[in-house]
Amino acid sequence: MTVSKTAEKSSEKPADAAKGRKDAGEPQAEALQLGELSEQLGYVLKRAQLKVFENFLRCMASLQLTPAQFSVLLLVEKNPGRNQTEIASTLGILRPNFVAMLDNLESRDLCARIRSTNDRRSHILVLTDKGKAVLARAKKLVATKHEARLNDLLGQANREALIGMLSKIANEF
Amino acid sequence: MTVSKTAEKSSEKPADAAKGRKDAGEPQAEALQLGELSEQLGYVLKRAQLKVFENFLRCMASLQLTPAQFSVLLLVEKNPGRNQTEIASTLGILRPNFVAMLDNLESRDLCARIRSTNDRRSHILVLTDKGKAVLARAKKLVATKHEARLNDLLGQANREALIGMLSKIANEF
DNA sequence: CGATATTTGATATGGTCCATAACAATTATC
DNA sequence: GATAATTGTTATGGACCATATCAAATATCG
Repeated sequence: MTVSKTAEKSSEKPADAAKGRKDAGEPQAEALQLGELSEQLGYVLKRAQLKVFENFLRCMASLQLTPAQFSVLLLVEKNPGRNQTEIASTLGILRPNFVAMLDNLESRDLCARIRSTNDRRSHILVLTDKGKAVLARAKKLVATKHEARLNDLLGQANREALIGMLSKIANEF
Repeated sequence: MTVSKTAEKSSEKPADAAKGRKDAGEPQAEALQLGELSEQLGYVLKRAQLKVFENFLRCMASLQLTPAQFSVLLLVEKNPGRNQTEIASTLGILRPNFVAMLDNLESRDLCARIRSTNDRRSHILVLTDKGKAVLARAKKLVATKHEARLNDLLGQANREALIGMLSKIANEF
């Protein structure tokens, strides 16, 4: 747990608190022992998640999409005509916090709120043409720059196994 | 991404936004399609991480230890005599944010800051006797209630493979 | 029908965590 | 011995999360 987020600038680079050298000249305090920490599920899970998000943001820099925004666009595309409550709750976002998020996407003309004719309380969500185009580009970036990197690192089979196990944890733990 | 934290109370239970029934009587809008989202590494990683932390907190309720606090105690035990900067940076915690965390642990008499005689700027960190005792109990709880659950869910071999892959991501991604 | 309850989107607000700047005390460097 | 660097700390702002509350619209039920 307890790892930084951005890591774009100085931050802290956990694993090598005492620089990444092997045995340079200066005395230099030796590295700390992680011990049982490196076997702790939560610890390594959090670390991995931060790294993945960080990489995601880098890949998406040109489109300025966060993981959360990307997930909203994906879900709206797959389920057009749903209202805010449905989209938000499916993603585990609380309705109050979803408002500002939609304000952002809508101000960038990526999606739109449409007053429902059936139930004039609710806002139907749809992707704009620009939203569809941006999402298409985002998908390509994710596939070629982000997910592909996992394959390089773990191999196709392991990558699928990993996703499967994480899904199981997310759903059944 | 974008999933809640506590999940103790109402929150949002992502997967079943429309309740967990199969096909009850009422019309009831059908569930949303996750689509490609369920294959997104970041999405499933974040989901899993939240679930694991949530479970960790439940297991530790009697000791009132968060994942971050647990990691600090583990690291201080394994590396006694180190100062705040060393412990914090190894965990990826920024020094300013580590102060309040230590204030908490110290006020509960779990660890202590000792002014170093070599360098009177730095505070050497050590576990108190109570801290050692609490950490020992915490380890048992984690092993029997937390990590054991992963074995039940994935099996020993898969659990180890998972930790290995996550470590690889955390270190090499 | 009409009173009451529920739902939807929204606002306000507080908590937690993360990040940066700046400071005093101490130590290192030159 | 003057200057720079380090350590712990404070102050502060941002991002994200959670709760209470509201008005408008709808549902429910007597």
